[in-house]
Order: sequence, then structure tokens, then C-alpha cells
Amino acid sequence: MSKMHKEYALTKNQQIIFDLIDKSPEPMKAYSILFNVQKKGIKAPLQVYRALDKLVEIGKIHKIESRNAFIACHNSSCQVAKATAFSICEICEKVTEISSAGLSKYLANFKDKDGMKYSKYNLEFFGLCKKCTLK
Amino acid sequence: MSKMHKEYALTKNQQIIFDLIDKSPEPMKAYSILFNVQKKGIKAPLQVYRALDKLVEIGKIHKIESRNAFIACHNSSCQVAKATAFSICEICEKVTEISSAGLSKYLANFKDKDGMKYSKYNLEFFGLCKKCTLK
DNA sequence: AACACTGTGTAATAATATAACGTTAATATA
DNA sequence: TATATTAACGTTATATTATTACACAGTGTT
Repeated sequence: MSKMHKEYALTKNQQIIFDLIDKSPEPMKAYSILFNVQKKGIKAPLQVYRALDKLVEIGKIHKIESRNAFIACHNSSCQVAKATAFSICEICEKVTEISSAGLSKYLANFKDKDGMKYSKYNLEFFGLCKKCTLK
Repeated sequence: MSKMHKEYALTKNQQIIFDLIDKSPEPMKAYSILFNVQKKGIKAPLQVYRALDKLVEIGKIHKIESRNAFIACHNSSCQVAKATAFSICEICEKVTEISSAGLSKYLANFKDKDGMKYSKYNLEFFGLCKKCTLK
């Protein structure tokens, strides 16, 4: 089976948890996910974490590291969780995935002092979103 | 008193914890810090977290979000914790702060689709360090 | 003196994540 | 079809990371 995430067949638990995150307007935390899927038979943290790990691995969701929370991927260019960038509002906590060809090209080609290139990156921008700027 | 971190007078707990992190060749985790400073009278997690919070705030240390660990800042351009970039080796876990004028300029000026600029960022690159590449 | 501000010390607890078992389902290959 | 392999599942217990709540001490200001 292909590894392109559009075609990857999710298992039952993975699907339940992905659907929940995908519907959520904001990033979801693991124990909030757990609480929300208990009625569907997922009872233990480990069941949630295992599904999250897999979903991250195949690029269907991303972890927002600074928030310990998970968001569905809506950016076809960041499959397999290699290259992610987000903006995070420090007031309302709204998180948006950034898809900028310029940014991803710049970072994918970035070399450090020693000329090393890196295979993955995660970038989190912080500031105020448009709404909160106007307040 | 100035807010430039070179001049900020640390309190006793802050100094003890900063010195420990500063001497460490790798990022340190909070409970490892706690273990190491217990002989100096710092007994409780909260004492550690309070010092860490302050040290991060004034830019003397940075948190490596993907590792829940803390590293001393050796980059005079990233004071006040606004703009940080690291490379992380996925094998040996070596973490290095990146100081690249080009990178920081690019990111500080980055605007999203809506033309929004953000006031802070944190970037983590993942890959293999030089040593691990050769193995 | 009264107040605000920052830091401290302590205990308790919350929130996040993993280890260690054994079992079951799906896939691959002989 | 048998069987080996891999990935996922379910459960219990536990490890790790981080915060809440409360009382108090030092410092600087009004």
C-alpha cells in the first residue's frame, strides 16, 4: 500500500481519533481526546497515544510541541510530518498551519555553519492573530 | 535595572540552576535538575520550575520543546527568548543552538498569507549530527 | 506604616506520557 | 493452507512533567 497519507487505511481507533481531531476547531490535548472517545470504547491513555503516534508518523496530524496538543494536517505538502510550521496566537491560542512555499523551500535548504542539512523541522511562530490584534 | 540578560542579577536559586544547566553538555530535564540541586537545598519541583520560568523569560536559557529540556543560551542575539533555533540529532540527541543572521532575519521578517508578522518564533531542526552521520 | 512586587518553602495534586504484559487481527510468504 | 511476521489492541500499573494553593520573607515605593 502506498504511504501517501490520502490512501493510508486507518484502523478503527486511528479513525475515531483522527475524526475527532479533524473536526475540532482547535488543537486537542491527549486527555481531552481520551475523554471524548470513551463512549466509543477507547478507555485508556495508551490507546490514544498509540493512535496519535501513528497519525503523526503518517502525517495526518501534527503535534504542536509548545502546547502538547494535536491538530489535523490540512496541508498536502507536509506529508509524513517532515516539515511543519504554525502560527500560534498568544491570547486566544488559535493555531494555524502555515503553508508557504517560500518558507518551506528556505528551511528545507537551510544549512548550518558546518554545512549540515537537516531532514525535518518544526517551526512555531507566536504573536497575536488578526482578531486579537484588533481588540 | 536593565533587562539585558548580561546584567540581570539572578537570585540564589536561579543562579544555582543556571550554573548547572550552563555547565551541562546537553539539555537538562527539570527533574534531573532537581536531583542535581537537592544537595544545595532546592528540594521541590516548584522551586526548579520557578527558576526555569524566570531564566527562560530573561533569555538565559531556552526550552527545547520537543524534548522538554533546557539549554543555556550562548547566542547574544536571542535575548529575551524571542527568536530561537536549534538543531537536534535524532541519534545522539545532541542539541546545538543555531545562530545564523540570515535565518533570523528571514524568520523575523516572515509574513503569513494575511500579511501578519509574529513577534517570536521557535524552530527545531532534526537530523543527524556530523558524528552520527559518519557512523 | 501600608502597599505592591518578587521570590521562597512546602505539600498536595494535576496533566502528560510510557513500560510491561498478553492477546488478536492483518499481511506476507513458504 | 499453514505458518511466520508485523502491527494493532486491551489492560494495569507507573513514570514523567508541571501546576495549584497557601503561608511567609525581602525590597522598594508612597
